[in-house]
Amino acid sequence: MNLITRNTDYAIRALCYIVKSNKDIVSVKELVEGLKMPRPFLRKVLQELNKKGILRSYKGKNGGFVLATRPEKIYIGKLIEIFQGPIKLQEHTFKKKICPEIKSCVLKKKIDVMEKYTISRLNSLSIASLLKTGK
Amino acid sequence: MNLITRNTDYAIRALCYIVKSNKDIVSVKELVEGLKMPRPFLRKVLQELNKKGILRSYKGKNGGFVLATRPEKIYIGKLIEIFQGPIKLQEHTFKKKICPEIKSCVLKKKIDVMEKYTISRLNSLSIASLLKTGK
DNA sequence: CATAATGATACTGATATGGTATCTTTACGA
DNA sequence: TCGTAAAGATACCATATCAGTATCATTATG
Repeated sequence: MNLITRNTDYAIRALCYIVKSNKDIVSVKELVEGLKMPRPFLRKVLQELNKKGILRSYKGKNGGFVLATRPEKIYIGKLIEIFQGPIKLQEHTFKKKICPEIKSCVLKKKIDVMEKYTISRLNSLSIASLLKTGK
Repeated sequence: MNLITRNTDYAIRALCYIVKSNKDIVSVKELVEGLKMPRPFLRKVLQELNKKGILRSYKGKNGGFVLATRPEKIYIGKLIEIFQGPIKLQEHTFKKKICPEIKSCVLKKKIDVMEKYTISRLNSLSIASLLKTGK
């Protein structure tokens, strides 16, 4: 099981790189070189971050990406949502096969508790705090 | 994301059913009728529970399955492990692509905390407690 | 206006999950 | 003792998701 998939992970790393670079604008080219990740995949990730207002993109020559949100306000939980949809530890809600047993409801409740805990932790963890602690 | 996959879920429901049935021995036939799940899949699940010592199987006419472990000692965490392998919220450890950034390590540590919490909760939740609370 | 950048989108391959099919083995009971 | 009803073992298939590629359109700079 993976709470964080590859594209979310790339997004996090790219954002950290951009923050640390202290540049006006960062191109995909530079990110690929600096982070050693597959270019087309990273491009998709960055495009998505642009659409969602985390980054701002500039087209054309000398174009690239700029942070559109302060790093203290970019939460890992938010990034996971962008790339993986709402955070949840159980998909039961969507499945037709709903267990009619009492037991299932109890289990669901128990997992809900873990889920809430996990979500609240992820939603209070920002890009900035990752960088700060790492220093 | 799903902490609990279908086969684990079936296992939990089957075990609950067996406990509640209060019978000497329960056949797949009865379980299929009682729980409305696909027979061949359920059989695989039960076979696995037998191999792992959670159930004891009896072959031949009037055969079936019997609990081999007390319901207070059957933990959801254990069942997840049987059907899905070690519980983890990140697979990083196995992937070649290890992020050399400090950031990644910090993130990993943060997720480790959530992981430990989740595991400890799952390992203290038993079939018996599911049934008890449900009453 | 050529070029270097991003935007958009369709496609591919690998893996995991959920489920089926089939054949073998075992033991009860008429 | 032998037919049958049970579980054991195993190989197979369908689908979804994840990871990644390829390609063409658009835009802005110099």
